[in-house]
Parts: sequence; C-alpha cells; structure tokens
Amino acid sequence: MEKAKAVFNEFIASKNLRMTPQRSLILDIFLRKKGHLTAEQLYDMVKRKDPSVGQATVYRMLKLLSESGIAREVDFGDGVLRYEHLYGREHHDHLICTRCNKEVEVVDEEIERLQERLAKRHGFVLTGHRMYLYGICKECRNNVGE
Amino acid sequence: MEKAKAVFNEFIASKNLRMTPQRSLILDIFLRKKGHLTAEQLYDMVKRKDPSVGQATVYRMLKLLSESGIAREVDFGDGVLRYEHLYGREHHDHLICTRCNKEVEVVDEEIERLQERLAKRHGFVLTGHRMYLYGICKECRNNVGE
DNA sequence: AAGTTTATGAAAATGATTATCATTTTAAGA
DNA sequence: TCTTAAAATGATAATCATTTTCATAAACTT
Ligand SMILES: [Mn+2]
Ligand SMILES: [Mn+2]
Ligand SMILES: [Zn+2]
Ligand SMILES: [Zn+2]
Repeated sequence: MEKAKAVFNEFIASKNLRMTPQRSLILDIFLRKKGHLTAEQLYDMVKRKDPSVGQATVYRMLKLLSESGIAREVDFGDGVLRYEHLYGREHHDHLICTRCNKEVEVVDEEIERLQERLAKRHGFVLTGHRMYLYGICKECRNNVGE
Repeated sequence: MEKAKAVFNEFIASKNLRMTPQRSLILDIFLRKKGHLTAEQLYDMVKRKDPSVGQATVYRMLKLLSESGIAREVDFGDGVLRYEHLYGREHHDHLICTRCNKEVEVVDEEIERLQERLAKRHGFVLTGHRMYLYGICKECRNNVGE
C-alpha cells in the first residue's frame, strides 16, 4: 500500500510528471479497493470524495497506473476495460462464470510453461498472454431452476 | 463451401428467417476469403460486388454467421472484432507478433487438457476459452534496426 | 393478389475512450 | 517571494466500432 504509493511516486518523478491532489486521491481509492473495477466505477468512488474531479482525470490516471506497473488492464470481452492491482501480486488468469459473472483468479504453472514452449516452437519470444476461461460454476449448476 | 452454405440455409430456415440476395452475397464472399477479417473489410469487398448493400446488413449478417456456427468472432484486443471461418475447422488459439501483427494459429492439446482440469478444480464446467499469446516473431527479432 | 412478417439501407444513436483547449497548478529558479 | 515554463485539470467535443431506429421494400402465406 505505502510501498505501492512509493513506486508510483518514483514513476512520476522519473517521467518528470507531477503529483497532484487528484492523482493522490485516485491512487488512494484505487489501492484501497480490490477486485476488477472499471473507470466508471472508480470515477464514482472518486466523485464521492471530491465531486470536482473530472472523469478524464480518472481515465488518464488509470493509464499512468498501468504504465507504472501499479495496475493491470483486464479485458473480459464485454466492451469495458477493468483494472486490477498488479504491484505486489502474482500473475494470474481468469475463470469466469457466464451465468453469474463470478470471476475466479487462477494460475497453472504447467500451462504457463507450455505457452512459452508453444510460442518458441513457432519462433516467437513470448512477451505476454491473455487467457480467459469461460464456464458454469458449481452454484449455477445447482440452481438450474432459478 | 457448399456444405457451409447448406448449414447456413438450415439455420435460417430453423429460425424462420429469410434468405435474401444480400445475405447470399455476403455469405459467398465470406466463405471465399480466409483469415481474420473485420466487418469493415468484408463490407468493402461486398460493396465492390454490389454498392447498394448497406453496412448494417453486413454487421447483421456477421451476427447470424456467428450464431449459426459458420463464423467465429475473434478479439485480438485492438478494439475491432474480426471473424474467421468456424465451420469445418478445428479449434485453435492465436499467437500474435506485437511488432508486425503477424497472426499464427496454434493449438496445444496439452494446454487444452490442462484448461479443463484447471476449471474443474475450481468447480467449473468449461464452455469455452480465449487464449491469445503475444510476442515477437523471428523475423522481427532479426530486423531490429528497421 | 392481399396480408403478414422479415429484411434492408440510411441515418441517427450509443457508449467507452480519447483529444482538445482554455484555465489552473506545480516545481524551479531568480 | 515573484516569475515562468511545463504539466495537469475539467468541461466538452470528437472518435470509432457497433447497434438502433424507422420508413420502405422484399419475402412468404393463404
Ligand atoms: Mn484478476
Ligand atoms: Mn484464427
Ligand atoms: Zn455462476
Ligand atoms: Zn513480427
């Protein structure tokens, strides 16, 4: 939390950018919340603390957070980008229930390894990947009637 | 090709929809082209054959093609949906060069298997997945200067 | 052929994100 | 502290792919 703030401050300094009350507020709120949240959701929370902050500033800040390694953009494929904590977290992929939209964070070291191998086999050096698994969770399978 | 057309015709009939010259033309052109093409690209090709066709019809048709299992929506994450042949093709994922945008179609049975296992481990029954591997291809690694 | 349903094309609407721009802040210097 | 150049902000307009709307034109049914 404090560590993440320090990292962001360093990033800001290294790019000759400036720390402002707006950025500080947005960063605070972002770090406090966990999960995957959209720019709109974050904007709503920011507005509650300071209604004068514009949404463009939130969008701009999310870009900076991503660049600095504090946040990561997540695209579930529904037309809205979400952001999650990246700093201090392990890499993971997502398992999504298409019925109740539950999102489970998952990792499979074996899959990660095989992805590298697969890319290499085609002459590529992997720089990243996006993997989303879609399915029906146990709860949804039980509540078939409703 | 003819088989695919028949499948689409059946789909149209089963839904009490109608086959029209526009749909037929769009289907023909789509089936003739391979690769991953956008609605805009398909629209351009259709226009060349019949300038009177509207782009809304192309978008509508792509929806139908996807529903009927003839086409599959592919989202490389650049803000534009692409469509590829699905009927008569094997499942595959994509390996994309972030420098030259080369797209390689890949499959790794082992990964597919592990995805199932991973989902099951979390109580999910997998219905699908999206996996995109991003990296730098061999050619791009050689042409570093240009 | 008449009636009913579905399809079409043009144009407007949508919705998330980005760009613009006039104004305000910030960080350094003098 | 005053000055100034660079960067940030917020309101608003612009983008851009996709979807809707709606009046008109097919397509099927009887
Ligand atoms: Mn996550
Ligand atoms: Mn493909
Ligand atoms: Zn569920
Ligand atoms: Zn390349």
